[in-house]
Amino acid sequence: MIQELYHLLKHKINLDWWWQGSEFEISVGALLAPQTRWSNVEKALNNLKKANLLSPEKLSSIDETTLQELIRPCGFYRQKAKRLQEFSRFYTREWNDLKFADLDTAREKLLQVRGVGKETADSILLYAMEKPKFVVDAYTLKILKCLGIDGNYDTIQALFEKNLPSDVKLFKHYHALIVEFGKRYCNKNRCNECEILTLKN
DNA sequence: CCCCAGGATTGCT
DNA sequence: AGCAATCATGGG
Repeated sequence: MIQELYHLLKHKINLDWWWQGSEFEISVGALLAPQTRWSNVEKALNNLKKANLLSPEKLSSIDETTLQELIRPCGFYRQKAKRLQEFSRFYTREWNDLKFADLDTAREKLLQVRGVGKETADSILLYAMEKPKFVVDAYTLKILKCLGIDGNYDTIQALFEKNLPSDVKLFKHYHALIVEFGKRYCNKNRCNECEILTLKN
């Protein structure tokens, strides 16, 4: 079922983009992304790039109000400014050790940073650190619910990881496909395409 | 004008 | 343990 969904989406969706940049840049994107459109995250990232501030050293030392203004277009800019600075200090302190730590330890460390919840932590693990952790998001839960499988973040994540080979590239591609599919076809109120998915099984 | 986006935290029950 | 309120800008 999990495998079949992958091949179904792979046929239906073609991706033109997905998370690129340095490890730090990808992490910053993950911290800015919650509950905001990616186009707005890009505006914030571009502001930081143009100001030449997209490094852990500069972000941790920059004035908080200045940082707020730069990332304003992505929303929640007050909390996100604080989170970026705390994460930047965390990054300088622990990133290198984290890359050699085992996956569960690295995840625990990331979750201790304020503003880093499960999805953000797993996004950083998978896309920035290239560790085999499957990222679950709202669309994942919604699509599986349409297919008759109800669950929360942890149970659904376990389901994917149990039914897939532990392959970073596959995890990245699958999650990206889910998000692209969700953006197009899953809304709060209606979910027309999920009927098509069920028919195929 | 209304709804919501690639969530996380806090506080209440 | 699960639920609601809160955060805030920009797009459809």
